[in-house]
Amino acid sequence: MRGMLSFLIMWFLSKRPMYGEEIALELEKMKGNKPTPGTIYPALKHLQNNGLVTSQKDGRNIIYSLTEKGTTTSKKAFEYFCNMFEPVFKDCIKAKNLKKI
Amino acid sequence: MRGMLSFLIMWFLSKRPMYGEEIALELEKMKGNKPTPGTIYPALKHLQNNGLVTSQKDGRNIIYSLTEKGTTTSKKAFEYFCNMFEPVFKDCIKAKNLKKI
DNA sequence: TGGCCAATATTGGACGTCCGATATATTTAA
DNA sequence: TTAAATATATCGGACGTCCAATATTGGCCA
Repeated sequence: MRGMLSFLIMWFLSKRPMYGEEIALELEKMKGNKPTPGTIYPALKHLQNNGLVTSQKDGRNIIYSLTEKGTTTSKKAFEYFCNMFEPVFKDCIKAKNLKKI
Repeated sequence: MRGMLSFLIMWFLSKRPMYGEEIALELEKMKGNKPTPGTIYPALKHLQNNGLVTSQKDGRNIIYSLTEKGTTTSKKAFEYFCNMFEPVFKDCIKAKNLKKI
């Protein structure tokens, strides 16, 4: 369960490269509150140190994207996540269907 | 994202009361590895200290169950979890459907 | 050019997760 | 009645998440 933030960041980056603020805003959309720089940048740094993410300057922004290693790792983590939380997901779907009735 | 273990424990207990080892075995089924006592019991203690869980001796075992407060808290956490991870869940479903083809 | 602002980054501290090691109680089996 | 097995529990240390505060960089505009 540790590493959920890193997992989500990699999931975002698997969709498209993003710069730090974009990632923070995506997390805000998801969670309802925006992580502070002290949350997001250490996580990005950690991912870079492990060779999962690279960065590239673009004007004022620094665009982060998955490396090859990051892509395969993120796929594995995604599958693991799906399998692990499947029973909870099913419960979510059940709860939503009941609401619709 | 912090508190995922506590969330899962409360989700289990919302299904039925369980003793510590049962919880550990449920987590093993989910995650593939069984958390050690040093993981599970501090978490249970923490939930008890916050009045979310009560315990009750039953022979050799100690059965944990949600309090009233624990039940409402767990429901809220469950809804939060469902909403937060909905986009990821949808991706999971998509990935599984593609595999079936 | 100077000042503003958005984005990036670091620090320090708190907290929850996690394991390995160790300890203890109780129940079952030899 | 011991011995083994099961379940509970604590301790120490490492790690990842999180925020508030602070600092720095680079682009933009008055």
